[in-house]
Amino acid sequence: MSKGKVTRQRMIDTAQALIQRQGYAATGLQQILTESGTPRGSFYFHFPGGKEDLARAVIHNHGTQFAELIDELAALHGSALRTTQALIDRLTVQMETSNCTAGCPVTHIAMEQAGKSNAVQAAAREVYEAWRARFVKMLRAEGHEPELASTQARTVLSAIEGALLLSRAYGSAAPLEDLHGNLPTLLAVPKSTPSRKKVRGEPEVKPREQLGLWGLGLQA
Amino acid sequence: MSKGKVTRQRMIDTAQALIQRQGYAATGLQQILTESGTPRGSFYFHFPGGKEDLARAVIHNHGTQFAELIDELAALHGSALRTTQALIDRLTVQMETSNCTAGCPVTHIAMEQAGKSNAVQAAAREVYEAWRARFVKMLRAEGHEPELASTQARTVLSAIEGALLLSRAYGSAAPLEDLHGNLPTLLAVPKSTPSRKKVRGEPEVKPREQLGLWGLGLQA
DNA sequence: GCCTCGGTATGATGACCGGTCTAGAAGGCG
DNA sequence: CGCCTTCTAGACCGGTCATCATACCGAGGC
Repeated sequence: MSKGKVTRQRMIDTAQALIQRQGYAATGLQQILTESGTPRGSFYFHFPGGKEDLARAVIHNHGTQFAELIDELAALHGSALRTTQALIDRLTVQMETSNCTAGCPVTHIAMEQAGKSNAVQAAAREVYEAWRARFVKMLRAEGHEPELASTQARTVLSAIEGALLLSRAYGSAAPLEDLHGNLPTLLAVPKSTPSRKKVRGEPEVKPREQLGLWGLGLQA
Repeated sequence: MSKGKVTRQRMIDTAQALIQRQGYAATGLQQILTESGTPRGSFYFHFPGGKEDLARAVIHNHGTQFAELIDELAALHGSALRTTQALIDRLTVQMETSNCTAGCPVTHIAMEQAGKSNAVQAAAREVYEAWRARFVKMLRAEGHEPELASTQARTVLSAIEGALLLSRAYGSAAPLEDLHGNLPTLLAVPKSTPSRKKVRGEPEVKPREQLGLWGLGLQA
């Protein structure tokens, strides 16, 4: 890795940790530069598009890390239920050791930038889809119908992100613990498939070709 | 209502709508004042503690509105499942008509202020607990064990908040739709109670006496 | 030695931020 | 009318923000 790559990665890592803990807008460039020991000129050299470029890099960086964590746990535990519970355990430990500040940096950025930056939004969406694809893969391997696996996976992802948010607001990991306990029912195969008709056309977000980078072609 | 109360409420309503759409930090005082037609001197008269006082007022305002909506839907639909699905339908419509920007103002504030303002965090926690209490009440009326109802309610709340977040990031209400479809299983009574042992002491957040304001004493 | 390129370094800038302060207006009451 | 209370009004402030421009440095190649 070249010297520049090291500097660039250090900025990304620093920014990610700060955003995870305190949110995007509250993480100013000066703090990132100070804590990563990087001069301002280097920042704009590596991120010519400014803070938005950094945000996208953080989304990509954490997206990869989290996807790898899911893969790792899946290889260890096999079933979707066990894997997801192990994942939530990891997040719970992280939440508690961070004094209930460590949320999901992707979600923090996405929430604060929604409607403001199409590029950031697209990056976050891509990451969420890559994560969801992993849940779908596990559920499908267990015989869940494609449609069911697809909606369950995204519901699990919603629940995890929501629980992280609530844990931060509560100052307690209880929401994550509650989710852990309710996973068996959430991931159960219902007696009948969800009966709700699609009331409106669902502009399902199509994965772009670049999704290959994350692996796992996904059927929406 | 006195003239001042009218002005104050207008500021709260304006702030709430802006925060709902664009987040807390991105909603500056100047914009609130301009859009509500209020002079700066009036702002600090009504909110002597500044922006933080306004944030708490918004949390309280929206907390009440949403609790009333849940009550209304519960009176109409009766069951926890039907009520929650109707609630999600409402949120889905709102999400779509707002071009996928209308999230939950309480969550936006809580997320951006976590670790920064104890007062704001406490206000958000209180609102979440008041909302959760309503789900618990319905589930208990349907025979769910107290412990199960408690965790399910908070998981539902996590899932809803998470789905709102993801819908904003995706630019699509699909996460809300997916959650709607998965609610029957999520709210089902499992064959056996969640088997997870409490690994760590749970510093369960106790509702304060003031919770009476929201009604529904809650057993944690 | 010179040139090029990747990378570093620093100061300046305009916009925006939340907060403070002082003056004044409006309404009610005696 | 005067007094008091509630409320409005707007100018000003210091600080922070992300960005930009310019200069410089070091290494490698010719």
